[in-house]
Amino acid sequence: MAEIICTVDVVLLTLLDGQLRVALLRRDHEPFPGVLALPGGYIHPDQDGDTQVAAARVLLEKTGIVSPYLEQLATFSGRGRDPRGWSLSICYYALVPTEVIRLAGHPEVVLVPADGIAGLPFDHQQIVAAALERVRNKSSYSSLPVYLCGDTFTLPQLQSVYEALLGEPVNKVSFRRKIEEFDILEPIEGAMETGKAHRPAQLYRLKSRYRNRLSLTDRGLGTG
Amino acid sequence: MAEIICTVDVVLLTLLDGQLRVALLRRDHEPFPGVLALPGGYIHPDQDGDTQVAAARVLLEKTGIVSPYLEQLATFSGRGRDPRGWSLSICYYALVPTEVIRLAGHPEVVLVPADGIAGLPFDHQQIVAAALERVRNKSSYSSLPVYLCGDTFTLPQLQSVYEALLGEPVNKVSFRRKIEEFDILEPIEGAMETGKAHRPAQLYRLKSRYRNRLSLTDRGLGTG
DNA sequence: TTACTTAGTTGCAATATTAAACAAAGTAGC
DNA sequence: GCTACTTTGTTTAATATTGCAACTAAGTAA
Repeated sequence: MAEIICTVDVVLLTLLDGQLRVALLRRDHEPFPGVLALPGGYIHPDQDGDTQVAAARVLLEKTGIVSPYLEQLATFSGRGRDPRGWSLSICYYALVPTEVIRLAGHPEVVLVPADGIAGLPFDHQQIVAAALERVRNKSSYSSLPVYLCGDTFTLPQLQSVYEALLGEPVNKVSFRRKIEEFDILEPIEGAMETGKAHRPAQLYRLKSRYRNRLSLTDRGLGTG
Repeated sequence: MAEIICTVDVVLLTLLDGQLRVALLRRDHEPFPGVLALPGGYIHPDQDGDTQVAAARVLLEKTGIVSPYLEQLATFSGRGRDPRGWSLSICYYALVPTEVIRLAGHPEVVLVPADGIAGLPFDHQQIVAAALERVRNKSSYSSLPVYLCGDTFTLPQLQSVYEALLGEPVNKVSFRRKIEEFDILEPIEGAMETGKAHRPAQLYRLKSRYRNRLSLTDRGLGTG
């Protein structure tokens, strides 16, 4: 019986210049050496507890990042996707603020606009498309986008993150109502966004029970 | 490097006596011979185009069923789940009307109530739980439950399927409005449900473009 | 023929969502 | 220091959606 190649791949997403971007790396091995691709690698049964751990390990090794949000996306498989043979990749996606990528100190990480991405090896384009669909879909009913913000942020900032993801303006009152009912944010006592020539905005952060969690319920934070 | 055991498992769901049930089979091999478990099996890279095809094949071989709806659920993995070693199972779920199971002619298929299921080997209990969560969640906004109905059905019948899945009564008017806006059903000209001591109900069927599809968009039929 | 039961529709009340207007709180320019 | 300007955050009004209850329709049973 033929061998099955078992790998994990991670779609690491971030928001830069109001644009959703995917973190890519130049491959240093065959196949497709030198080509930009998703961070990925073989599962190591001897060291990985499961594929989620494998994905976190691969992400850390290749980008230096530990993402609080890392969720399984889907498994892609088949004969055609890898020239080495019948393969299978359990794919995950992660959301982090851009600072996290910058501070991870891996300058070889390239942030490519997620929409209209092309030229990726294997079936990475499909994988990215699936991740985008999932993230945008979840953004329409959950608190997922907070993972693209830093530790503290204002509601207008968070709103603009939602708008960037959904690609359309969202109603201010409805937005605030929704966030309120998710009940995941708390205002930081007395902390305001300063320096702007207008009324300062309240700074918020995730409530403590939602911070630093490594993998959450399938429906994301909040009530979903 | 240790070997990875690659399998597929299928959570085949149906509605019997107003109860959601899972199709199980007694295992005939080690490990857990004689124990009721999900239909599953090894991926055959030489004959399976991908894992979806493998799942369809396994389902057909073990139950005689070809399910129009077969969707990837998630991949379960790790060292602990299979006594033979580090394993990984790409899991799918399928919905069929009970007649399809009966007509498939595999009397060894056992239909066990899905809620409170226990005593399953491997991590099959978690897999079933994940499938139930997915199906119930999707039922709340999509047309997924139509796959539990036969070729033709009345709106009150479909409504009771939704109610069985969601575990609560649904408003008749809202239900009909929602189905209308999915725009996936058509009344069968002049065909009524007869024999009952009350006004006969109109029979409906899926519009042709939604029939016999083997795998659909991630969000199910209709607008979702 | 009358009673009964469920199918399917209609109108209205309750609720939720969106839009518009307003008040609050800062900086910038003169 | 006063005025203009800008964005935050809230309040109020308009609109849309949902859910209930009543009603009509169409069959069988007695």
